[in-house]
Amino acid sequence: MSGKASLAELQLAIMHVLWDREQSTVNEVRDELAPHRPLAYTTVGTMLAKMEAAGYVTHDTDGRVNVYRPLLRREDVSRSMVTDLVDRLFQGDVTEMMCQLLDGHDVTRDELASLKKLIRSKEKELRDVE
Amino acid sequence: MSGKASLAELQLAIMHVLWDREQSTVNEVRDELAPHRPLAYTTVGTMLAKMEAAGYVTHDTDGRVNVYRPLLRREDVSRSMVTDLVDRLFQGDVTEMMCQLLDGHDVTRDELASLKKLIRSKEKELRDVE
DNA sequence: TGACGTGTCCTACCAGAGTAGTAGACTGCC
DNA sequence: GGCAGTCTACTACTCTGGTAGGACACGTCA
Repeated sequence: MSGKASLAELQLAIMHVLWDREQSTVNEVRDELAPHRPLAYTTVGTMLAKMEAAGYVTHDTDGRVNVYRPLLRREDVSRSMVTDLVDRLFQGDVTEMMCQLLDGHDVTRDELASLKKLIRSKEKELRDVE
Repeated sequence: MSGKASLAELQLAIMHVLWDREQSTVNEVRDELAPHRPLAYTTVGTMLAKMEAAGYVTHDTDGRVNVYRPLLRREDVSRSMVTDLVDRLFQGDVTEMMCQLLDGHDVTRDELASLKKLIRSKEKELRDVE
């Protein structure tokens, strides 16, 4: 049911690693994070354990190392976090959010083009439904 | 720049009250929040004090009551929080975010129309610049 | 066979958000 | 003059996220 899956900073970064690699050991996660965010091995391990307790990930044991897998789906987390922000910032008004997105950033011509395409296909979808 | 103004849940709700009313006493904020979120008077007062310490709001004293005013601008907070989420969720890819918004919500025909208008004006803007 | 490296687990600690109780100052009314 | 109500200031506590140290287990290799 969409779930109130609002992940914090580091948790989200870890999930990204897991989503990209499908599964990872603590060390793999740590290495992946290291360039932007050097962390102690134990920090990553602890976080992963907390995330497992929260039901975000699970693990199997391969020999004596833990191999973690994501339990949440990328799209679900994205959707719920985006929805959450739209609600909190714009009382659920998606158009307002779009305005903010377009006004607050340098959007290229190409991006605008692909957005138009997106909207057109969305319109088509709406038409087909009825 | 842009400031790392990422406000938490309650803080944002309080800012909304302050933005809407321009300025408010503790009691006014509390009353405004009450329907969705009944809180003790002292809770709101404490939060406002913390937010003042963080530089989000300021206050004047009217007689013996504190009248709080927002120091952050609504648009700045929106922009920085939206940017933040786009970065964290989609590595800064605004188009990806748009997809998520359009796919994850029921968008009406009218909304699509106003979005198209928005995009057109944005294109015009781009053209005018060069 | 014992030192070393690598891994997990447990524990601890700090910061910030959120929540609220209590104390003390002040106002106003009977 | 004293009591009730209102307001601020201070204090405290709980949760969660983030960070990491230390103890302990185990495989390996000189």
